[in-house]
Amino acid sequence: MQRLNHSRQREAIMNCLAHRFDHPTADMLYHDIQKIYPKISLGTVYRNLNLLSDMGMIQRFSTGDGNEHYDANTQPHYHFVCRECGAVRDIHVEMRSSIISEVAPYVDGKIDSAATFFYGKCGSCLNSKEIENNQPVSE
Amino acid sequence: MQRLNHSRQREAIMNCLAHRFDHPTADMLYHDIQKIYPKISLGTVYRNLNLLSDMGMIQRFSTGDGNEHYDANTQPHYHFVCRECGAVRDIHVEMRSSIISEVAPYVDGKIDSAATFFYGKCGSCLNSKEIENNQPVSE
DNA sequence: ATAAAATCAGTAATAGTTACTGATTTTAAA
DNA sequence: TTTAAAATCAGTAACTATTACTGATTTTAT
Repeated sequence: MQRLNHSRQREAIMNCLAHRFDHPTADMLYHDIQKIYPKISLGTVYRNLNLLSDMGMIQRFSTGDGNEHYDANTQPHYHFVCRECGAVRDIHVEMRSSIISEVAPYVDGKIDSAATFFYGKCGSCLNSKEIENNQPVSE
Repeated sequence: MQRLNHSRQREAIMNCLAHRFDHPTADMLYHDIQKIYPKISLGTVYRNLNLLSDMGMIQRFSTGDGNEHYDANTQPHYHFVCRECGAVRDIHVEMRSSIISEVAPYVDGKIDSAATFFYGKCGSCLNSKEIENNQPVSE
């Protein structure tokens, strides 16, 4: 691996990500960082997000919507994904950390991490559906 | 939703998927099915895989390698993903089925499924690394 | 200060997936 | 068993997320 210099852009990316908890995509972060560095390139955002996740400074994962999502919280934790609006939220509950050692005997190989995703419909989507159903439908 | 006609191609896709346990991508299945239907289109494979997973006949998931993977086994079960070679394997162990009800109280919304992935290095990748290290390195 | 290495913005290329089109297959009813 | 509407197909173009490339700029170590 090559030497890692400091870069204002990478710092801004890290900073932006650390202050949001919606597990944004590269493109979402790109729009955010443009407010600080209007000339930043999307490629720069991708390159640095990959660098940071390779170094273990951030987490990268995909929820099945076709995009990579990023999270500054590297502590293992559960995620809830709304199938309707695509939102990704942290679940604030203790993870069963023993799961890896419990499952390890059944795997031909060495496990070094685990990720659990819960899928469903988030509160606000449930709510807007309810409203929709109580409203008279035009046409 | 529209009416669903029978189609030889869809049947072949379903059949192919049901007989392999490596959680193939659309492209992998495409090459498989070409042996039976040499003129089948990749678009047809994608369209039918999406149809089947929308109907709940198969499972679709992404492991973080940028591709969607498919599985004819719709029973919830753990997956192990090798970070080195990308292989996806079933883990043959009883799943903690209570996990959804355990976590539900901490989620603003309704959970209807959960997926857990274990990441690491598979047996054969561990093995080939070992061999590599015991071999004199040229240049 | 300076020079090598890292990083950048901008852009082109890649790859997975979806959408479109006119031809073919399937279904249900005559 | 015809027949016509709907579904599906193959082939191809379009779309989108991501990566790779390039010459200019920034960072670092001397």
